[in-house]
Amino acid sequence: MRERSPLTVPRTAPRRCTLSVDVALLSPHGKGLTVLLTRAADLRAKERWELPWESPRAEEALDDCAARIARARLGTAPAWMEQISAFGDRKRHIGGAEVSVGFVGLVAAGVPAPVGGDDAWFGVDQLPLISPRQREIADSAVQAVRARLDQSPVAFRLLPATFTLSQLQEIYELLIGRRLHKASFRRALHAAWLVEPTDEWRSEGRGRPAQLFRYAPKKRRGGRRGVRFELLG
Amino acid sequence: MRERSPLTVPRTAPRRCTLSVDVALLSPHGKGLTVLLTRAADLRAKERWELPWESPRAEEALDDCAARIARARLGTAPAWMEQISAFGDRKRHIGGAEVSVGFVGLVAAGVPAPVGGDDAWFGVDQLPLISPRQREIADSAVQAVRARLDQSPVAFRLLPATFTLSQLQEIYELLIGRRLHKASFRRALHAAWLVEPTDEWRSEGRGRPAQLFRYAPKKRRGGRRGVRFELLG
DNA sequence: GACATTAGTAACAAATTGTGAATAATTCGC
DNA sequence: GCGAATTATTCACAATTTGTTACTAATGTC
Repeated sequence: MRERSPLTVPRTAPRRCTLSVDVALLSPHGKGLTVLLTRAADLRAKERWELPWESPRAEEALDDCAARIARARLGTAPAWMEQISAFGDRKRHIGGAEVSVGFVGLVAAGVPAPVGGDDAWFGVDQLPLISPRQREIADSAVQAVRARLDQSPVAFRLLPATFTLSQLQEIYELLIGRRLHKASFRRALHAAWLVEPTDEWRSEGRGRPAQLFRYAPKKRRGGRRGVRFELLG
Repeated sequence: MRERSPLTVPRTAPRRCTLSVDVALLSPHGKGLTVLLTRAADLRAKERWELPWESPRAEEALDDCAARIARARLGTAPAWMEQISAFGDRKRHIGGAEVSVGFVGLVAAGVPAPVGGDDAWFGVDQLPLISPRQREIADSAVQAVRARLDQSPVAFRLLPATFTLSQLQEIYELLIGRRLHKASFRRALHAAWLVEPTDEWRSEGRGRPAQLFRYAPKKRRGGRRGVRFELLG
């Protein structure tokens, strides 16, 4: 039936490749983002630090594997996590994996990594030496968050159930990596029907008290467009 | 030094997993998109058709593997190709791969699949039965193209070096999946400095001849925003 | 009470987008 | 040749969105 080139391997049995799942956990710290690194387990490796990684177990889904890796470091699930992509160029992975599937997770500020003293948060612009493959994953992680930011309510996951609009704006500024204009930000937020006010107010030291809001997305009326927070000057 | 849970496998050797690279080749046909399927090689499989797939060879990068798979079907490289993501949920893959890395490729209209008679183009809304994993990849492929459309000059790859603006608009409409307004489309195109006119004109049967343009992106002046073709009504 | 500080809004200019219609250059039918 | 049909290109203007400044409000500090 099928004419098959003699060079083509029959495709009934996929080859086995060494596979890792690597997780870049990002967390706000001050005005910037930090990423969680762990002391390298392989003492022969040139690098002293690595992104947390494991191989998926038999029958384990990639998402579940990433969640397990994150939980092992944090003791709890990250506020949000998503796959970045598969990395299978020839860049070296610290564990020698031929292919690595990268994930980004977001962790609310101030959650310390509780497991042992081998984990530390590094500013995304001040990473120590890590293997080239993991470096690429870490860099892609920040871009991935920014790309998803106006599609999915990522930012709200980093805040408590009720929050002030200033807090929300700070989170967005941190994730996008630049300042936003207050009036525009609020107008866009209002237009997108993402939040609703509660009747509580919080006063934090000086200045006028701020109203607390909660995340309460309304169904998009008439298929209106989403809000592109990235563009708000 | 490191306290290690007895449950944790030492992470110096990633496990081997069965891995496939699956390619969804998309091509315009009439007013819609079609995807290339191949007759299933595994005659025991429930499905008669499959997306072209292979396993990466030793040392082969994922991108290169995808390119090889595409070339084997088309005889030539697709106009554009990009990774979608890794698929490693428990959905069944026709080859039984634990993890599949999906790619989308775009192929100019009218390029037939030259290798044998075992390949066929199916409308993306009229796919025959394929394995659940591949079905997910095929569906993601269309979304991936749409998502990249206003970031990267995908559409130009499906046209010859010079083209009319009506041709270009048709491609965009096809990829986005809905009609665009003529004047808005041209205005946005102009604002983005993506094309420049040649001094040639083409008359195709009836109607006024159209000026030919070429793809000639100018450097973005002052960091202007890209054009969101998806939004043009 | 004057003032610094933070929150929330109003108002208006500037830019972008949505839309219909005018104008241009061709072929086709007669 | 002439008018209708067809396709291309541009214009014009309304509607909406965005950028910005400034104003009002409520609080703590001195």
